[in-house]
Order: sequence, then C-alpha cells, then structure tokens
Amino acid sequence: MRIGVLAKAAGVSVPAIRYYESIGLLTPPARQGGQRIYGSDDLRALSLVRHCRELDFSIDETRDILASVQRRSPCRDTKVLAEKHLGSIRKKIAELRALEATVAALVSGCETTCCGSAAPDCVILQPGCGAA
Amino acid sequence: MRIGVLAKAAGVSVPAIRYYESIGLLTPPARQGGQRIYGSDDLRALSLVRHCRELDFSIDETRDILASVQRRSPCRDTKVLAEKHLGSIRKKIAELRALEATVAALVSGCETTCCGSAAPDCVILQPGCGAA
DNA sequence: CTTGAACCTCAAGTGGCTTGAGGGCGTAGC
DNA sequence: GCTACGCCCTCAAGCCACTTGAGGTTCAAG
Repeated sequence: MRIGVLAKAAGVSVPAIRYYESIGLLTPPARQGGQRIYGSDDLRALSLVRHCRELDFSIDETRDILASVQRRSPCRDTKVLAEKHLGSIRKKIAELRALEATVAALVSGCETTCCGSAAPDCVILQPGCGAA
Repeated sequence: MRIGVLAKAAGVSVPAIRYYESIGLLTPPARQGGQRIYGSDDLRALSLVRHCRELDFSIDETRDILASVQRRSPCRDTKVLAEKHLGSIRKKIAELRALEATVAALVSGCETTCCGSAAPDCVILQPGCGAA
C-alpha cells in the first residue's frame, strides 16, 4: 500500500509517517518509482506507534517499546515503562490541581475584592499570591 | 541595576529576560556602554511576567495582561482571561485523569493477564485498548 | 495527452525558553 | 599599566513532535 492508505489505516498523518521514518522510529520501506510501498508489518508497527503516542508515551519510550516487541520480550519492559509513565501522569495531575486551586482562588478573590468593590489593584495580579 | 541583579530580584534567568525583550514582551531599557540598565518599573513588570508564567498563562496572555495593566483597567480583562485559563486547566486535568485511568488499567491488566500467566502478548500493547 | 490527486524533498515554523560559541566591559589587585 | 576575573553582549542552534508550505514528480483516469 502507499503512504496515504497506510496513514488512513493507522489513523496517522502522512507527514507524521515520514517524520517517524526520518528519526529512525520506523524502518524505511521499499520504493516503487520513488514512492514508498508498505506492507502489513508496517501497518502493525505504525499502529503500535499510534497507540503508544495516544497513551502519551514519548517518542523515545515508543522506540524502546518497539524494540522490546522486536526482541519478543515486550511485557516486562513495557510494564516498567508504563508504571513510570503513570507516575509522571499522576505528578502532572497533582501540579495542575494545585494550579487550578490557585487560579480559582484568585478569580473568586477578584470577584469579592476588586471587581465587586473599588479596590485599586486586581488580586490576580498581586505577586506572591500564587507562586507555583 | 544591571541584568544579573534584575534577574535575581525577579527570580528569572538572564537569557529569559533577553528573550522577553526580543519578543517585545518587555520594553528595551537604557544602555550604558552597551549594557542594559534597569529601573524599579522594569522590576515590577518582570515580576508580573514571572507571576503570570507561574500561573501558566501563555506569553500572549501575559502580553495582554501587561497591556491591561498599562491601560489601568487590569481587573475586568484579567478576570476574563483567568476564567478562560481556569477552563483550559480543568480540561487538561480531565484529559490527564482519563489517561491515568487508561494506563492504570493497562498496568493492572498486564499484572493479572500476561505477566502472571503465559499469555502471548502484553495487553499494554494491544491496539484499541486505550485510544485517547 | 492532459488533468488532477497523491506523492516526493527540503526548509521553516510552533512555544518558551536553554545552552554554547566567541568576544567586550568593568573593577580589583599587583 | 597589566592581568585576571566576573559579568555582560550578540547570534545561532537545540529541545519536542510534529505541521505547514513551496516547488517539483509520479500515477491513474478520461
């Protein structure tokens, strides 16, 4: 199949496929008249890449996962990566929740303090209120 | 004061200050012998920039906030921006929580299904399990 | 034979800086 | 006066994971 067909089948953009090839994530396929021709193995690999990217693994992690699959020892390696990844997702959630609380407090502070009254400066802009 | 002093006072790196100037976020200060010399207004502006960045406003939003402050109508404009920002923070939290649930399910599925038994393929790698 | 879609490569843009190379300014000690 | 050192300067490239655009080629249909 040609690159457009592969792209639709895997749910990935055509430039993204060429990008993955350029960084060595996907192996370059055969060519016919200069055009890339892919097989079902390529579709499987690309689908796995898409799956990993949807789970928000980085390109490097995705590369490791592909390598594990090719070594036929995917499970243990992948679970370690997934657990580590889960940790960083949870860390980011915690950070964003702290940020959410800060900004929400500033907005409600603005409503009760400066927007509602004749206060001089908006609390949202006070330095030190919400240092992350 | 020179750039290094300003940087320490505001808690921002020296290259970041030069970057902010280069993109027109901060106005270029006077020079002495080619070196930038800042005053207390510059410190206030830069501190506000840092505050906005810590609240995770984008550079463009920060630019708008600075402009509002200079128009002396900061409060209403800023509250609107902050509310919008709060919405996007909450949206991102929701996305990350969905992702967390997906990855957590895959990890525990791996533990009970493939790592614990002699299953052929790791569930983490099954396409379609965790499409975002 | 021509049209048009799909393909090709290469370069630049996104955001928000950081890092590095290669050189200038200012002050203190000798 | 000279040197050493720290701070300053500009400009360019790097990070991530692509997207977008320009300009040209190949392929299938009419």
